[in-house]
Parts: sequence; structure tokens; C-alpha cells
Amino acid sequence: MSDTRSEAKGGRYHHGDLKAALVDAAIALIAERGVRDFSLAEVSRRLGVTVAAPYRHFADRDDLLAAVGIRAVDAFAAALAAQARDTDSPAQRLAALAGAYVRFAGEQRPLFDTLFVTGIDKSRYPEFRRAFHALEETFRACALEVCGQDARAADALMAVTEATAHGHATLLLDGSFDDEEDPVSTAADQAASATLALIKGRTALRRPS
Amino acid sequence: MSDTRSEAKGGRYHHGDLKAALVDAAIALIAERGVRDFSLAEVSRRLGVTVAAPYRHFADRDDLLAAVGIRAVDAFAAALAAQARDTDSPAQRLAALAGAYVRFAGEQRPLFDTLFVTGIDKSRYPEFRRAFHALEETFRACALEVCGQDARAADALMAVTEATAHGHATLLLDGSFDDEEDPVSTAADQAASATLALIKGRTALRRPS
DNA sequence: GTCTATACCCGGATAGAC
DNA sequence: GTCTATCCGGGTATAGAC
Repeated sequence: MSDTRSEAKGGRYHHGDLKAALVDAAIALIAERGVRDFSLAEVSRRLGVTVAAPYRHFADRDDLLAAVGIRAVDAFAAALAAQARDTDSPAQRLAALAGAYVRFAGEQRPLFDTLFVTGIDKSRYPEFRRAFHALEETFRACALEVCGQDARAADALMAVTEATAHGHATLLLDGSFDDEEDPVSTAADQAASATLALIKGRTALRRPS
Repeated sequence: MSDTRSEAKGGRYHHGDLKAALVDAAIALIAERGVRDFSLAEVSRRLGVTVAAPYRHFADRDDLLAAVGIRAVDAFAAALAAQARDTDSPAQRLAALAGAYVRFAGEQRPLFDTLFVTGIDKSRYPEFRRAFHALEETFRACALEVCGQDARAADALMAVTEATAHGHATLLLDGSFDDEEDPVSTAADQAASATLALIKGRTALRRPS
């Protein structure tokens, strides 16, 4: 992609965008071996670069991981925003949001894992808290419509909707839906219908003060 | 605890139950440093034993981790069974089950993480699939009562209840409830009330064929 | 059943040359 | 901006003595 090499031989990234290439390669590595086995050394190797090279662009290992995380948050927000269209009823839109949440986890597993499994230091990267908050706002706005502008009820609905979507997402990634023909769609549809059920039965929800 | 040393000096586990001690120490280590940083070497060090000693009792690192996992499943099953009493209505019992699920995650974090974060090889340890299935049966039996013996409806309700409980559990461990005075209870109560809402609105649930 | 000793591999990180 | 060279630490695992 951004593999702009100034020299054909040697595979060196002189003048090339090594920084972006490192992020791409990191995502690919995470996709193959999981977040846990991510290593700066292996990423360097795959790019045909020395282990010392990345340190010109990232302070340390966690710094590269955080860069991946930032890309992940952006992609996640975009995936959810694409569902926040004004079609259908508010209830169906909230259900679609939950489905999109699960679908993102299934289709962009390395990004989703980077967000939730890695444990990025939020005090070191404050942009993270902000970005996560933005995700929540997408759910909140929709829940507010469902609840007819009752803020307390909307908060309660939003919280359980997110948790339900998150539960389906993590179980999906844990392999709990692997017996199905299409695990991702099954999990996403189930999360969506669960959201509709939550809305129907929402008078039972606990209202946080 | 099972620290039965035959010699006062040297801290050696001759005749002692090193196997059980290793499991205990492993749990303690996971509690302190998380599943990710678990290592056979560190466990050995803490017990005052050489890194070679564990290999008399466990084939390798994963084998000890699996032993922790088996203890975890048992404890989890017991925690849930304690909620499956015949008091209250079926609906309230299912809600209590969901709450207990979340509470176990919060109170026995190292065990819960060992089950879901470690990634124990289920083909190598088949007792795991069985034990997990048993957990599901607890939910299924309760859901069946709620649904008046309608098996298809019960399956759908069971699946979303588990996913909802799981979502609250993982978000709790991710720190999403850390703003609350009592994060564990907040998450558990929220999962319980969500379950009641799911039951009330369950006509919206998708019925798997 | 545990220890001593060892071999091996891998990751993180830095100094200094080019 | 990248490479060479190198150091450090840590984990897994085994052989053979006791």
C-alpha cells in the first residue's frame, strides 16, 4: 500500500512511509497470531527492516500498539455511524447499532481485539477515553429517541444495549457461535433481536440516579 | 495451605503436595499480574522451587494453566448452582443467575480470566467442553421454566441471557463500571434487570430452528 | 521428587556508524 | 532514516546428579 521504496533492491524504506507501513504490518500480524503474540521484532522482520528502525517512529512497543488502537477506534466509529441513518424506527436503529457492533468485532477482529484485549494505557493516550466516549454517544443519542427524551431511561437502555452487544461480540470471538453456518451474522442478528426485546421490556430496567 | 514440607529448612516440597501448591500459586500470580504475565518460572520462584520441579507434575506450561481452568470451571458452576434455588419465580431465578455470573467474574477475576482470556486448547482438554456445557444447562433449565417448556423459545432466551451476562462481566473487568461506588454490584444488578427486561420482551427474540 | 546446570529462543531497547 | 552490533532480561524445556 504505502510501500514507497526509493530503491528497488534491498527492500529499504528510505523516504518511504515506514510509519504507516508499520501500522499496517502490525494489524496483519495481529490478525494472524493474535494481539498477544504481537511483537515489534516480528513486524520489523516482515517489512524487511531492522528491529532498530521502528524506534525512529515510535517511542516503544506500546506506542505502535496505541497507533493501531487509534485506527481501530476510528474504524469502529465509522462502522457504527453508517448504521445511524434516519431510516426505520428508533428502536430498529438501536437494534441495528447493536448488530453493527457485533459485526465489526467479527469482521475486524484484530482491530476489535486491539481495543479490548490489549489494555492500552488510557492515561498515556487520553485520546482514547475521548474516542470511546464518542462511541457511547452514538448509542445514547439513539436510546434517547427510543425513550422519548427521558434521559434517565435512555441511560439505562444504552448501558444494557452496549453490554448485550459487547457480550455477543466477545462470545463470537471466543468461538461460541462456531457451530453456526454464518457465525458473524448469527451473533449480530441475535444481538439485534435481543436489543428489540430489551426495548419492549425496558420498564424492568434499573434506572441509575 | 497444602504447604506440607517434610523438612523445615530449605523450603523443599519433598512428600508435599507440590502439584496442588503450584495451582494455588498460579492463581495467586494471575490475580496479581494478570493471566497474560503468568509464567511457570515465576510460580516456581514463589514456591521456592526450581523451574525444573513443575515438570514432574505438569507436562508443560499450558498443562498447569489447564489445571487452573478446571478449578475455575468447578467454582463457576458452584457459584451458579447456589443461585438455582427454588425460591422466587423462574424469571427472578434466571435474573439471579445472570447476576451471579457477573458477580463471579468480579469476585473471582483470576479464575474467570483463566476461562475466557487464556485460550485453553479445548481439543487437548475435552473435559472443558463438557464442563462449559454443564454451565449452559443451568441456564437452559431455568429458561425452560420461564418459557413454559417451549424448548425453542427457551434456547433463544438462554442464549441472549448468557450473552448479556457475559457482556456485563467483561465490561466490568475492563473497568467500565469503575466510576461506581460498588462496580461489581452495579454490574450484577444491571445484568439481572436486563434479564428481566429480556424476559418481558422475549416475543421479539429470534427463535433458532 | 527435587536440584544443578545448561542450552535455546525470543523480545525490548540502545549506541554509534553510514 | 536505517543498519550493524550488542546487551539485557526472561521464559521454556531437558539431562543427569542426588
